[in-house]
Amino acid sequence: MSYDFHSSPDKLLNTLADFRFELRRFLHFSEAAALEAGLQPQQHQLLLQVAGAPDSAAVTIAYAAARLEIKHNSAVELVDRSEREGLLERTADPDDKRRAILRMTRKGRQVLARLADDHARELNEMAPHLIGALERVRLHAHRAERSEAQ
Amino acid sequence: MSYDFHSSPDKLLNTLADFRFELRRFLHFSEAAALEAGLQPQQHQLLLQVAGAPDSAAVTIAYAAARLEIKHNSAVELVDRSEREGLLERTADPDDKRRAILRMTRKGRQVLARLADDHARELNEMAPHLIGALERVRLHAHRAERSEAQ
DNA sequence: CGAATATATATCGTGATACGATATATATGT
DNA sequence: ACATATATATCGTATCACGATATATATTCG
Repeated sequence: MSYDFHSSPDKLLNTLADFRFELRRFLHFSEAAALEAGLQPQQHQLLLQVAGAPDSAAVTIAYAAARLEIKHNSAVELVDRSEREGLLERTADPDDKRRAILRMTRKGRQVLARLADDHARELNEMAPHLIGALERVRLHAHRAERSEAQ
Repeated sequence: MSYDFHSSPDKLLNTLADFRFELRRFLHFSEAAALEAGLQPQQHQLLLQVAGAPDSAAVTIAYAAARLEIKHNSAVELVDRSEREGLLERTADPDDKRRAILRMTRKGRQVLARLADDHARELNEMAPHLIGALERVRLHAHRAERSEAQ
């Protein structure tokens, strides 16, 4: 039951640490960009998932919660705050009156469009680092996988 | 000064949304794994950066803050909580008595080793999705870059 | 049909965490 | 030695996610 079998635990930790560092650099950039644009970071994520949903999706509270990987009640609160600031609106779903359909306001769309451009540019630069760090993790991961498989 | 020049804003939003969804899936896995192992998610990240630091690094509060992209005082508090739970220790740096050197405890190393294995395995599965989403962003990013360059 | 159950959203109290402002101790430069 | 810089620490505040719970609407099925 030991976890000492894979060949280089120190290197795995170092590689994972580097990957998380790269990830945090991106997330920190994103959080700072959102705040600078006048949004809380989670509001930015909410708007992105609402505006970036495929046409086929019913963009409800539950949809937002699923895409943000948060609980329904957390999504309700996030929508409350965002609606209060005029970033999006709830409209009742005529087909199912339990549901609240989320729609962007003009203001929400404008703020988001600018953030999206900034993020695309930043990701264009950071992607190689992120991908590289990920691929280095995979080399170690592959070893761990094999040693664990009985 | 408009942001309407790049060729497909809707697709960019959709692509960015998918990338952030994949990212959140990984982060949610990581948070849940940490909590299940008895750590707060940020404590896990602290331990990872301490244990995964290169030998050449002086692992101080400032180092941790830099690697986690948080402010020094936030790192102090995170170390306080983690030390209280016996996951790591502060030891005074004899060369510079202002500094606190962070060292893992046996308990900290054990918990982290297990989490590292779990993460390596999970990343081995998620990496293709993350990389794919990132590369799709880059296609759009490239267009945005060109249209913005005067 | 109508009662039981399921689903979608909402409310409230709590806890973890990051931050700014500030404080203290130690180093460094002149 | 003194002024300034650096490293860590403390405190009050705000945000956010959560569990537990509540309410309204849909669905199931006896």
